[in-house]
Amino acid sequence: MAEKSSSTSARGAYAKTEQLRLEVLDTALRMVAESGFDTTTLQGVADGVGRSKAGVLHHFGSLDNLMLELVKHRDGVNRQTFPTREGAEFDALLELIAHNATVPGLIGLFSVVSALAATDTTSTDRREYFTQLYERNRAAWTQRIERGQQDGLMRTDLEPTVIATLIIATLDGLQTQWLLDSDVDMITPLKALITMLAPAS
Amino acid sequence: MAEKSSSTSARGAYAKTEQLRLEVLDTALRMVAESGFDTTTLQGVADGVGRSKAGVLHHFGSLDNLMLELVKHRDGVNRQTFPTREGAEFDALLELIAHNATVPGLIGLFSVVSALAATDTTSTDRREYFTQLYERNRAAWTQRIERGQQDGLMRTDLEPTVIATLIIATLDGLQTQWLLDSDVDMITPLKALITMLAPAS
Amino acid sequence: MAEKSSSTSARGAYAKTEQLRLEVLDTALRMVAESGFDTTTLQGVADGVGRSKAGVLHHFGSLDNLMLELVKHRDGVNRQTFPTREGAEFDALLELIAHNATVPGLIGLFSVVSALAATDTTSTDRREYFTQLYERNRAAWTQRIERGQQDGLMRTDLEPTVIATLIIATLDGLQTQWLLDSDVDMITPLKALITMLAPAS
Amino acid sequence: MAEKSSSTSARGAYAKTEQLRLEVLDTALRMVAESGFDTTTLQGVADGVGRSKAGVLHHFGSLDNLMLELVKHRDGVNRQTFPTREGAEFDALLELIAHNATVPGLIGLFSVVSALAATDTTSTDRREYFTQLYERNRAAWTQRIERGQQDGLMRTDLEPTVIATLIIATLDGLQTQWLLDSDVDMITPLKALITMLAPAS
DNA sequence: GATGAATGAGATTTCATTCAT
DNA sequence: GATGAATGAAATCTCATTCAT
Repeated sequence: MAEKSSSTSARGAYAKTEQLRLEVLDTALRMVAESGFDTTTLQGVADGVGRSKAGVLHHFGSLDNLMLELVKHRDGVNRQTFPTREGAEFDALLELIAHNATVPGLIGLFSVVSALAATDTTSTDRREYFTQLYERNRAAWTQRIERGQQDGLMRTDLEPTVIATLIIATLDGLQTQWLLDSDVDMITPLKALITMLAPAS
Repeated sequence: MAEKSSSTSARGAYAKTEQLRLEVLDTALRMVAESGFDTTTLQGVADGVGRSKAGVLHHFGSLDNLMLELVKHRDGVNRQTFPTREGAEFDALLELIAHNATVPGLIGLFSVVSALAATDTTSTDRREYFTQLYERNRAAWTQRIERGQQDGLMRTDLEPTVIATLIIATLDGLQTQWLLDSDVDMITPLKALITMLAPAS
Repeated sequence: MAEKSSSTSARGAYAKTEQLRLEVLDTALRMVAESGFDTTTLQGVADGVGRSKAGVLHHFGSLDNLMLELVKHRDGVNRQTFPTREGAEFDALLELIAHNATVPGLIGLFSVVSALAATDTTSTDRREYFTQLYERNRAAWTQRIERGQQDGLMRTDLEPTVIATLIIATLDGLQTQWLLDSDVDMITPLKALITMLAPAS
Repeated sequence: MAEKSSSTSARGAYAKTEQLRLEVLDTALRMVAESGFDTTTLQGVADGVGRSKAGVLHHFGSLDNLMLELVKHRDGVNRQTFPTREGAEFDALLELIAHNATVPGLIGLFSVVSALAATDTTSTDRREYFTQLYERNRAAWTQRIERGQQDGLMRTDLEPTVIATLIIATLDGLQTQWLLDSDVDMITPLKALITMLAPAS
């Protein structure tokens, strides 16, 4: 129950369900990537997997939730593909952002869903997920920064939390600009930030 | 003719039109701020200004466009309220972000509309507006950075464009985090960035 | 399956559907009768049955079609209530027209919808229904006239088809006049026609 | 003032107005004839005469009224073209119906507008026009029948008013059938009626 | 008189979601 | 689990009409 879709639970009917879930997520992602978030409809997704709308909703509850699940799912995949490497966090960061640049649809989806979540005054589900996701990310980066400062790899005149917040903000902000104009280079500014974070002398 | 709604063009029917446009924008903004982007409906806005849906659409074409116009409008207002002050750009920046922290609805609207624009593969209007907005902003900041470097107020080991991109990214990214959790402090990280941009010695 | 709504097919969801359809038709008819064809709106009908406009449209496709269905439905009802009685066709005819005089709304609806259908050069549905309805009616009356002539109950110097066309025309025309002025007597002229159709001597 | 458009008032601006009115009526009739009553829009008519919608309305008040004026206008034209010829009324009638068969658009328009008028419970204008038109027609035919009976040209066992009503009803009814199916012959049934109206001999 | 802008009324389409099978 | 039917919410479009110039 900890993780719904991971590991080994591939027996009988469950396998089929899981397979359908993945198929739906794949299809939805492709559609968002190809034609945008707005134009991706439940009917379209249902058609794409050869099921009825009700069939899809049976597994995801609502379209909004499907989109959220999609974000969660890809987050899980990313986490596995780009595990944090102690002492080489910045390299991992650059790799992640280079990877992201190959999946604009996904980045776009993330930015829309998180923006919608952030402005959503009612439904807590969506909002809470993102709030906690960012909290976790900030905590994780704060830890890394602390270690970096202790190891003399990073300037020490700034609070670790502050730097963590800054790094995450930069990441998001660069992707926003890149989504609007893929000519915008994300790597160089990110490297610039890393440079500035190096110890003083 | 340069500016549609500014200054003196308030004759006859146009005066009323302009007044209605502003009223609609105000109402829509209030609603987005109060209940979120998703839950703001055309009917609601129309009711809010005591007009029919068609009446509102006559002036804005579509709800999506109304939202875009709202963003544009507030951008214009902001530009007037926080004019760039030569040599004190960073102060103006801090003021702007402090001001933004008082209007979460507006920031949220901006982030949703720009995210939707960025993922919208069809309709060019919306997308183009944001692409150009960011382009202009980058160009403006690039100039300021250049001047700052020439005046010895800023480190010179990084390209002005790169710094410009970085500053804008940071701004956007900080707001994203703040929208999700208003406890997140935007000022300190921004100051940290400014600190790091100071000349080496 | 021969008839959609008759007899026994009242299982599950379909029972409800059929009931709603009838409720809508009833409501629409009442409205047309009370305030005329022009002023009967989809919203009004929807409100009348406590449903949304879309709910009503789901069952009828369009308001125009609802009106057509209404005409069809009443035609079916009439056919059952006033079955043709062999050898007493003229009596049945007089009864029918006497009955019609009690439901001006329905007669008015018929005349408007058929007139619109007749002038509608595009949509075939509506037009075709009326074309065939009249064709069927002419055929039925032609047969009756033939029999009447064979039985020596009717003058034989005129073609049965011609008489059939004439009878139907008279019926429609009398109703037109009566709709505009309910003082106009439909019965006497109709009886006059019947008199003239009697055998010569 | 007795007649708005007749006679000689063709001085200056009035001439222009009158010309425009006729142009509008012509255009509207052509459109109704070509694509039906439903699909004829004010915009279409305005475009057809190269004027604005408001321009057209200035002269006709409303689209409904324009249609009514069209019917009136054509009635006036017909009255001039087919004046009643004493003693040859039935010949004139046959000629009129033969003529009508060449202008289906006009007949269709008449039937729609009169049907709408008849079902219109509010606006008196339209309704009243038709009520009076039919009253006048019945009165005129009643007179003719009376004379015919006195002259021994017509059977005397039926009331003149009843026959008048019957003739007009037949005319309308035949046109209804013919509009739906132009193969329907209007002449023969009408002749049949005339035959039946002949004196017993 | 004539026009374009403003406006409302209404129909229809598009969707997501719920319900009954 | 899965589906089609039912349904409502909302956007949008089409018109006629009114208003201000």
